[in-house]
Amino acid sequence: MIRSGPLIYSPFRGAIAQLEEHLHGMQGVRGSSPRSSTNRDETANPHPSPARRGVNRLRGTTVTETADTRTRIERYDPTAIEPRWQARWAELGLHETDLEHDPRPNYYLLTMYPYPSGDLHIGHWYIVTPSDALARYRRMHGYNVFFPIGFDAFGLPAENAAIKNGGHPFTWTMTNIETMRRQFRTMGATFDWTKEVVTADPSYYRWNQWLFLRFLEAGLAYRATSAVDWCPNDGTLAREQVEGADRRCWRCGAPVEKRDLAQWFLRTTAYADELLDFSGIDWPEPVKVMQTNWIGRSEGAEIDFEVAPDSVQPGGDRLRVFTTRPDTLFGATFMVLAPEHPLVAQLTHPDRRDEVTAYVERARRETEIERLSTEREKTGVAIGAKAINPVNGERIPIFIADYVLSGYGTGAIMAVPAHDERDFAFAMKFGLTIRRVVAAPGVDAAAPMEDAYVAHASDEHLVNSGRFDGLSADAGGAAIVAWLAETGRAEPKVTYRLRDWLISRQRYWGTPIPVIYCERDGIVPVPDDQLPVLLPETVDDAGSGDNPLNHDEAFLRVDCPRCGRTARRETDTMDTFIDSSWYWYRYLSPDKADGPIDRAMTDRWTPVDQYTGGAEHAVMHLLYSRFFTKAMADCGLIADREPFKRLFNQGQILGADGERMSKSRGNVQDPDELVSRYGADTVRLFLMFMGPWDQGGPWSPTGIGGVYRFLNRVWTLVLDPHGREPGDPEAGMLPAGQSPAEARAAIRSAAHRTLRDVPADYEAFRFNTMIAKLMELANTLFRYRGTEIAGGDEWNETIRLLLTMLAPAAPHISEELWSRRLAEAGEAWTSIHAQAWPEVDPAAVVESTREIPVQVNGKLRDKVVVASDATDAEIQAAVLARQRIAAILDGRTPDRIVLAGGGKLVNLVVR
RNA sequence: GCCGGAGUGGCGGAAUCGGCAGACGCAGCGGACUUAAACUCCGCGGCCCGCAAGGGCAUCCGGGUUCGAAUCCCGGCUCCGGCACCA
Repeated sequence: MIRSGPLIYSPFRGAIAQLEEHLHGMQGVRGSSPRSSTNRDETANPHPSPARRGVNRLRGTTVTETADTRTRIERYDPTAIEPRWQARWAELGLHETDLEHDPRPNYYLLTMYPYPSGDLHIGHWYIVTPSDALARYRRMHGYNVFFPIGFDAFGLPAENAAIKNGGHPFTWTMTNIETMRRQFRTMGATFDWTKEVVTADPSYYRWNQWLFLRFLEAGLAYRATSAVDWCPNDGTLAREQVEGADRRCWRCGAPVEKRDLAQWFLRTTAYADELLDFSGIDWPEPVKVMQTNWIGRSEGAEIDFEVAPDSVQPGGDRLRVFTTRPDTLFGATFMVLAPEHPLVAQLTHPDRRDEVTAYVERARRETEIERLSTEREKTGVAIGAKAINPVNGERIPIFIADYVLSGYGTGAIMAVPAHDERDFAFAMKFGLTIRRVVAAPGVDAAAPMEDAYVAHASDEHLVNSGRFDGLSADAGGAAIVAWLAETGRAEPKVTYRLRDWLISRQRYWGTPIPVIYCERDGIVPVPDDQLPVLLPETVDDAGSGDNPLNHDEAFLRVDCPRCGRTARRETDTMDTFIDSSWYWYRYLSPDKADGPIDRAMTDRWTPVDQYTGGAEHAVMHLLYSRFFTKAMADCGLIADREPFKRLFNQGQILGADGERMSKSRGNVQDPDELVSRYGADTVRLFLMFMGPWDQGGPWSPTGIGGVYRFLNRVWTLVLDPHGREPGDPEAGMLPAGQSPAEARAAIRSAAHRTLRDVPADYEAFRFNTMIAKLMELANTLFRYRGTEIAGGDEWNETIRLLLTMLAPAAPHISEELWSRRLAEAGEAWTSIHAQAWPEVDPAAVVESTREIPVQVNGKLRDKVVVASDATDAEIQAAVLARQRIAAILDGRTPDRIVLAGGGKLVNLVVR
């Protein structure tokens, strides 16, 4: 915490006591107590040791004397400067946003809140400090910026650490949070800590429960039996904790199995179509593509096949399939049901029963990796019944096979081996009929096929399809569906890959799902006035891997809110992605005790203007958040239907080995050493300078010295403009041929051209090129150090612009140098971070001449200097007057003279 | 396999409405300062030939469009991320 106040290392009991107070309008686990700071430092002068004296004494000194300059001017010492300014900013409450009364336009800047793993590594700096630069940049542009932070405090690591070390997840988590608050402070980040949110705090998670109950009322939450991912060592896993193509546990690497459990779901699929609509939000294209693919909308048709009557089956049962290729219906030569299909038992012929049962059992037991491997040979068994193909009346065999998934479409398919690779492989293995029904021009409809023909080109046509022969595939498919629809045997249908969100977790350290199971009343929601359902203080893990809530009688036993009889609580907790699906709304009113959000605040501040975070959350957090926003809107809680107007995905800093940073890999980079050696400003700047922010990359501190040198040069320029370097033979002299007036115009022009270009870089998150431009400006200025124009009006203006532009990225040194200049000028101190962004002087950026590159046949051969307002004819004349050009032309006349881009370049085309 | 993104000096990376390739920085080399070293400062710096002036070759590879291509088009290769029998 930046604010003073007691640090919280509370044991769990303390937090419960605090919760009691909190619910009565007091305070939560958030550390500050009370929020408004009292012990402010009354120091008027923010910089105790200005270097004014030294600077003045150096004015007008000789070269020989300045040989000592390097040792005489005060050194740039970030470790002395940075904590002082951090404390000062905190004292002044510079970053506490007035959410209600500030007249300036609002700007909500959000960065994904961290998991409190206990240590800020360089990756956290990479995520946070550029966002902070952006926050500061926006403030200088007159916005009332809200830049909050909090902690994603529920989750497995805390629980596992507690099991391993015998502590409590709460203690582990809160200790880590306290450490991280302290570490965050060293970045100089301008978070508004007074709005901090900690999701493991009952004052937060009670509203998870409240929202869940609203969703339940709205039919957006429901309970169903489903197969969940199960790791033999670690128990249940969230979907995102199952990694890679081979479906392994993220912690132990064991193959993940499925287990059938009664689970709670949120109806994300209800919003499938709306989630595909990204109009009105400015998000990176790759994220939109990933979400679109994840939702996986498929247009097609559902078609009913009747079960054929035989000695066992009465016939007439309908098997419904989903297909995207109704045009291939005449080629459907068998059917396949998922092993879990509900009609399997009923349709299986007694002679086949043993084999079918064995196959179903085996499919149940198999790990998902085995079952879903596309490499594996197709397996399946015939169930001994037949179905009737509705278009041609053929009796076709019915199989079960695990390549058909029960959770997608209807869990049954019509198999068209001629035009589907999977069906083709299955037909080859079981010797089934393969009939071509779609052919490209010139293809023999009767020829045997060696591979499935799956292309879907515009010039193909139907064959072997009765009266539909000759139609194009698209028209034929539509015609077949329309024909069957007349008798109710088919209908157009859209199917999605997206599933409903399974939120139940068999874990202790999460939000208890607020329902009660009563023998008489069934599922009974916990009444609002009995929220929150608190986690019990004592945890008895015993390393069983089972959820300890299952063994906590005090937690389990509860009176049914309806009938009063003894009932049983739900022991599953919520997926922690619930916590992160609405936290930015809570930031706006973190203490609100009578509801999750303050509608007046959300109306004023959301959607979030700019969200930044990693692309790894593309189809999890970012999709859930969109769902939550829409669901909350439909419950009448907020007006938004999208949470984040603009999204930027920063890249990820990898370990030096190119792998993801993690404690287990031992490749975590600790920024503390770099900070103590170079200062936070240098580390901030270096992370921004490394490359494009969305790129990330392996960590290497090589080159940080260059950024440090740059800041030192800025330091020198401000404190010692008249100093001369003995190593520079031209020190103190203007560039050859340049008058003082020209020199003054040159630095001013450089400053204003930089000022013209830098904002576009900030706006587009191109911090690397932004810093390069500031370096160029500093280099330009350095060339004039010690000359007669140093320290003049233009010089001072340039320094002012340089510091202002640098302030968002390197806030401490900018503030320090700014304050020293004010002190030297005898002016009252105001923070550089409260300055208005300067205006470009258009007159300063125009130049009287320009240099035009000259090509001959596309090769650069010469350059010519012309007046900047020269006409095309004048440019052409100047080019042809050049001796070098004449020599290259060697008497030839150019066939064509291209004056490109309004005279940006000249190209002479000859022969 | 499908879907996205990217390939530029020794290194990180600039330049993408087609118009001076290599900004800025690192490493390197030369010099100044210093008793010396470090720090700092100045300069050089894609590759090849040449004492130089200059010339040739260069943005993953091969074609194409254009006065002109890192940039646009076609075909390939490599790397990174996502998905994983979704009918």
